[in-house]
Amino acid sequence: MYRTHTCGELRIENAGETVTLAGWVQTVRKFGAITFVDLRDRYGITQLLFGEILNDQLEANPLGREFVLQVKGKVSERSNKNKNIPTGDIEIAVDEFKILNKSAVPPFTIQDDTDGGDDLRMKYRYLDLRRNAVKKNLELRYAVNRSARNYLHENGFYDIETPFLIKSTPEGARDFVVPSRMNPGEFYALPQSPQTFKQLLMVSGYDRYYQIVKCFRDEDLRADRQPEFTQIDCEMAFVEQEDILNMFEGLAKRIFEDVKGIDYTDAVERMTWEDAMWNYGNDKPDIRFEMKIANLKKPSSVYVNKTAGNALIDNANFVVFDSAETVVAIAAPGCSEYTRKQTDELTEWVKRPQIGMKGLAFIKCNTDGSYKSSIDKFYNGERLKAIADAAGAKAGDLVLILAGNEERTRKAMSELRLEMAKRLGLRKDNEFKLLWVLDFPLFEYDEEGNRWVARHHPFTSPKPQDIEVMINNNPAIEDAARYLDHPYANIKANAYDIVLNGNEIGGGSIRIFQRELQEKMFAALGMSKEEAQHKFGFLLGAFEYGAPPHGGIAFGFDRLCAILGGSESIRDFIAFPKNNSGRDVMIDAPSTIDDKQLEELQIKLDV
RNA sequence: GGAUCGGUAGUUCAGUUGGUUAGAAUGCCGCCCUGUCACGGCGGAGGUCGCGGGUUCGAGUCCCGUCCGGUCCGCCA
Repeated sequence: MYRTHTCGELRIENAGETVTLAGWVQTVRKFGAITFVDLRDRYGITQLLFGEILNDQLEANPLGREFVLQVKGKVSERSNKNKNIPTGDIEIAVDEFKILNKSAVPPFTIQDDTDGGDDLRMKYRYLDLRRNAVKKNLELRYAVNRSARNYLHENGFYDIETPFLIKSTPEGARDFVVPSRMNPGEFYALPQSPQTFKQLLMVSGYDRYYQIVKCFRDEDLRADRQPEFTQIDCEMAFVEQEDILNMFEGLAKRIFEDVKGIDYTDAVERMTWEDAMWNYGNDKPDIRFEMKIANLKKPSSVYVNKTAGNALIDNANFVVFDSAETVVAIAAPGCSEYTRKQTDELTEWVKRPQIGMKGLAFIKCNTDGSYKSSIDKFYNGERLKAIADAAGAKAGDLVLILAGNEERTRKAMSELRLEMAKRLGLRKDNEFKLLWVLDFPLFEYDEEGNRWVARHHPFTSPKPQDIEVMINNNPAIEDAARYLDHPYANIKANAYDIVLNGNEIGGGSIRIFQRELQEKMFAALGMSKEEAQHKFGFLLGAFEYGAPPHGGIAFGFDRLCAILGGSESIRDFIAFPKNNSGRDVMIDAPSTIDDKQLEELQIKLDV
């Protein structure tokens, strides 16, 4: 037995006991005849005291950082207690010690505030994982995992594994591909998600399924994207949207309760996709704060149901606003005192290439009731007031106005809204607000191919009232410029996204479960009958044998953990993540393979 | 595929219009220290300034190319 206790559990009550500990040397503090050593393991840190008697032995076998040490000694009350750590009242008066393994000097310090950069810590990930900060994240991840499993188990879900070596279907994201030695010239693909398998499980009658499962997508990465990532993947049969929403906001609430100790009793807000885009310029709005976007001009045909704003800026001979497709505003609370320098800085911010605006207009709503604006050459006080009122500005607020083409301007305003909220401290880490976004468009127009593509995926059902529209209309787009007039442009999907603090943490849909509708969908996406049969014949076949109505959802597990942990980066919550170029810099993967391996696979390289 | 920022000691960084021997902190090594816990004191070692080329009397610094890394756009059903 290497140890009787861990380095985190001994307390003053244990004083007098003889114990054996094993762990890593955190620090060595020498004081001539005595030496203090902090011994660390997963559970904590315990101070060791090496007295005069062991001095010679210690001189002969000096300890370094990260040495693996086993000690036997007596738990003693400290004369100087350390209030900062749970074991701070005691220390181990060491009688015997044994160096179980030496350590090279680590390339960075194993401390909460390490001196190592990201790159180096990735290369020595096994050392970085020793650090408290990273360990806490993995603990949180496990807590979320357990909470989800408990909830789903209690609600009758089965965890059923699905295969990783499946078939490539070039719809959607690029597949990772695995050559088959036994079937030369043929390839498996790694799943982008277990989508079709979970639907087949529904056909098989396993009406509540879940899996915490790896998914693979061979696309370019970002800080919050990994080529392999984890989903909480769920599917239910005999359900409607309402059933899914209830079940899985329950899951989210349970996770808040178990992991953060938050009793999330409020009803989860719901919003249509159109309202989200209209009011927030974004399909995953952060609703922890208001600052809704006000429209100052006649809405485009995308927002058929919206009217607001027409006359607010018209007839002023202001060419920037007159020539713009869209003019939108938000009110930044309490910012009317912004200096020239601050407003200039915001202008520069929106002019960055990532935002891409030409400029920024503003109206200061002074506390004395007057208005001061960068556009008061064109608009008198009364009109400025009308614009400010439309943006919901109060005295003391600053109205920010962007103008330009519809899509870009709304997107830019959405970014500006988030940026202002960040600057004003309105995006609090410890506040959590869930939101369902509903009624997405089923199709998106693809300019390149002049055709429809599925916004969610090709298995998503239209809203019941739109099924007729889909079946009775020809998907072909005659006039590319007027694609918005095509009946398909207005078909709504029976789909839903769950949004947490401005991040999409999950999404799903009610699925198509009838062969005819599924075939119509494949056809709408430009797939021939033969192609559909070749790629998805198994699913179409399954739908002929009594497929039940079903639907599901998948949560982005890594991102959910990151948000709950108050971090921007999902890498911090993955034990062995990959870098921006999809490389594992620790094991140096991907890498070339032997000629012999290539030969066996009958693959010739051309690089 | 594109844009942009970076690469200097083990590590994190500084380095002036191009001009002596490239600095700091931390880590590391040695000596001293019986109550530290970010211990302290004294001393020391440690550099192909990512790589290749160019301009120049002279390049860490300017130019071109290239490699690596970060961030973003495209992409991510």
